[in-house]
Amino acid sequence: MRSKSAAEFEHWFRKDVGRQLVRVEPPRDLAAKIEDQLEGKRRMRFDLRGLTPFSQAVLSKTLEIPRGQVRPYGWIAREIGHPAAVRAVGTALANNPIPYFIPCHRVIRTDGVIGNYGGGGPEAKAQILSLEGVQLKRLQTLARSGLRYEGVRSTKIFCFPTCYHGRRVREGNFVFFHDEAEARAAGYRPCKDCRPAVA
DNA sequence: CGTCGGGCCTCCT
DNA sequence: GAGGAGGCCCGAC
Repeated sequence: MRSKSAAEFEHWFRKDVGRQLVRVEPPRDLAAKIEDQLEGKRRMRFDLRGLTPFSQAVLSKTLEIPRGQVRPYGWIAREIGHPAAVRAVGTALANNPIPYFIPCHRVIRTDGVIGNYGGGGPEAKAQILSLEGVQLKRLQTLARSGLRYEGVRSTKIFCFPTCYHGRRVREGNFVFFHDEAEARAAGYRPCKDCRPAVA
């Protein structure tokens, strides 16, 4: 079930876009497009040139996070070449001109906490992630134990817990790690898709 | 657990 | 312009 109707999203979307330096195209059939976007069938195109290069990089990178998955703020920072600018990433996402469409809700804290969210608070963020299929319970359980990565015994590859490579793995075939060093020490290498660490 | 300071990009004096 | 405050954070105590 869905927390908001497409009509509600459309209203919010128009309001939000209206005060930002961002163009979205095309504006026609917006309700249908929002519907598709929510279903994961479509990826709209955005013109983000009104934003700073840093913000553009953050938002573009955020677009790469697949539906049903999450990444930490620090991952964005590292991926765009500003590994120390973690907090600035949060600032850039807080100013995300197109929430939902640029899925800043898929960026959560390294320690597993859901993190803050402008469009309705952490509760809304959690709700959206659930709709997208993220196993929040499992994520939080791991996080509470300080386990950030999951490795697959057969492949000796470690991933972020929501990486799709683990989608068919039986829970018993996972091995969990606190950090990169621990994973490597166990003979695991980082996944090339979710990139939990630099190869 | 909590708190602290580092770090860094933006925006606003 | 320079300077400071603050923000969807992070790691270490």
